[in-house]
Amino acid sequence: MAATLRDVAKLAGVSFKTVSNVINDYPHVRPATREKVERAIAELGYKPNLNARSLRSGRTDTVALAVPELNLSYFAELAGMVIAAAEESGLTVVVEQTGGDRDRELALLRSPRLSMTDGLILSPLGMGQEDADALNVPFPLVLLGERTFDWPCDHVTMRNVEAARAATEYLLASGRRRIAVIGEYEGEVMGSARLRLRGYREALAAHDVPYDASLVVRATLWHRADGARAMHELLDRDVPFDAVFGFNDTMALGAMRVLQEAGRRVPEDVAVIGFDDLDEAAYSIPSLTTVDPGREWLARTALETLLARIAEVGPKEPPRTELADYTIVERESAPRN
Amino acid sequence: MAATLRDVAKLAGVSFKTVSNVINDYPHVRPATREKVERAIAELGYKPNLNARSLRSGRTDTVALAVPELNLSYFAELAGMVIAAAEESGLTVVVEQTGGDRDRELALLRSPRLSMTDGLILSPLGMGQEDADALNVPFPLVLLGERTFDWPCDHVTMRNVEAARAATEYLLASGRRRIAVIGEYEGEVMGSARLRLRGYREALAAHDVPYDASLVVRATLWHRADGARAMHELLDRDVPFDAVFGFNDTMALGAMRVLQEAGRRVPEDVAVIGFDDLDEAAYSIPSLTTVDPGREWLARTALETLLARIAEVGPKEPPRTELADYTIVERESAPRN
DNA sequence: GGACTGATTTGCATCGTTGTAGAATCAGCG
DNA sequence: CGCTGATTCTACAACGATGCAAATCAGTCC
Repeated sequence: MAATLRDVAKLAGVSFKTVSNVINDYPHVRPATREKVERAIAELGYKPNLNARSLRSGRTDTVALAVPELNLSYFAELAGMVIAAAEESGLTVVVEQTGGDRDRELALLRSPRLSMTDGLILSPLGMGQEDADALNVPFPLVLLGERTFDWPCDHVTMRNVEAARAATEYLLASGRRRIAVIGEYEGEVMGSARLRLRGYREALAAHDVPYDASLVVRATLWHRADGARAMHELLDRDVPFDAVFGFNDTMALGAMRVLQEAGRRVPEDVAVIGFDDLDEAAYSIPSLTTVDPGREWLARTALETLLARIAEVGPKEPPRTELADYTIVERESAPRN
Repeated sequence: MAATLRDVAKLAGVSFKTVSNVINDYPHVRPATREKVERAIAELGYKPNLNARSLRSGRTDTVALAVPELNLSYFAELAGMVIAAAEESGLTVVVEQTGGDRDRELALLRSPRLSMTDGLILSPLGMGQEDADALNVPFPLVLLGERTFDWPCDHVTMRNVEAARAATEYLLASGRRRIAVIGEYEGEVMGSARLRLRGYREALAAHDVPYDASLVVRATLWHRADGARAMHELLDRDVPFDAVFGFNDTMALGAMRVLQEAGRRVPEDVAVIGFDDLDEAAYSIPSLTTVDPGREWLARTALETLLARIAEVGPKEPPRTELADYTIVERESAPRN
């Protein structure tokens, strides 16, 4: 069995409460006592039982992070950033995968597993505005990555509409007029797909380019294979297009692959722009022009916001919305002109 | 405050222990009582405090998973698989990143954070045989992904040597003779780099192809950029080569990118083979021939082995070694002939 | 020397749960 | 109607830590 406070106390010849005081840096401990206790701790290899500490103190120093799946590089990289930031604050992170499924997201919000954590950072995909009530939870909760409205919790998100509009305008500025879109998803109400589509349409409207629904291809999970499938579908439709806006990099890369197989040159025949600025976007052939939605900032800010909420005492502040700045990263798949 | 057993008990008009009995499916509870209690539970939205339960029972139903970083797709996908498998067993997973750093790996093994978990699955990169003692820990521990020898804990691993040998022989069989290698790393003693290099050399030896150190390029972290950098270095050396074996897919993809920039055609001038069978290997241009080391099996088996160890009572079984089967996935970057 | 003061140390209750053991209840039976 | 043995429920003591308040200690001052 692992050593406890009492074992250490016995060895050091003090009360177990004194050992606790030493561990918690209680100021009034005589140096000699402290040293004696520390020696005993070292000798027994004592480590505090964090479960017991949590039970007593109410703090677990653990947060939960729920993403659709780690299979998606965007979420994997995001999770990595959140975990790294948490580590800096001495926090542990439990990672949950929801599959982007509404029911699993809702189930997670009600799960007793969260009683092991101080709060949750949730990247919702399946939930819609009608689920706002479910977000009224008795623990700190931060939504990460979705722009929403009257939701009763903090959210840290990106400028989906503006960034998508900027991406589209970037393509328009380089002379493209038939811009296909991959990743539309009518199932969701206010998620990224809808918002990015809105940005796309705003850009078209601002430049008097007609919106053509036959250029819009649906994709739900935003995997690489979904991008490939969507591009096949687009090619099958046999409508002309000179650019593609993938709602994430992963799909854009899958689509680019299919485009090239079909003999279209990128960017000469078709310019391709993605969204996310994944690591690998810089290394594809051609490298992928994309939107950096400010991921690092998102990860850090989500954690900071959650920690602030956890530390909060007294009456609760109203929910906050934090918006990251985006930038367009120009690479080969869509040169500026 | 969240409801406790006592609150439920008061509402239901029974002792709090009876509520506990209901929750734990203790058989001798009258149906009427059970129903009364269940109604009270529902009314109060009672959820058990898992910390208290863990303190009392000694089980946390949480396991820790430590990987170098989620930034590396291989580990992200592996982590996703482990988490999904754990979810099926009702377990929560804490994810830690070690950066592949020996000190951080060792620190983790000594961390009190693990007292919140029932056991650890560790993907070590930095540790060497000299750290075997550190693996003698008082909790269930499974090493994932490294082939090691007399280490005092279970390990679930891949056939690094055989698979690397098979990959090399695949290239040899297709007529290549000057096969470069990316990812050698002399710093590690018995990790994947060394083992894959051994497989490579065995294959060369078996086919009377001389080993040429100038074809071997070092890379430590196995990121995409490391692969790109290694390929630049190789090109700078100005030695002839007709194939490249990347010790992981990520580097192979980074290297392939640089190769193509440099005007070498893949596979005509240079065949490329990777290792891991990442999702994206199927979608690069050209698609990447690679070795599937049996990842899904590795993830599931690592978890199963850990769970078996956790469930173990009485004297401990000797450490087990589980070996996954590999397969070579033929794609465009290195056709069979 | 004894009261007073502030610095150290300690004891006890408590967090919310489960295990053990025993008490209360009940049906069946002589 | 009391006895018996099974069923059902309850009381109490942990698990290992922390917070509070009280106890002890070492000096200081009169």
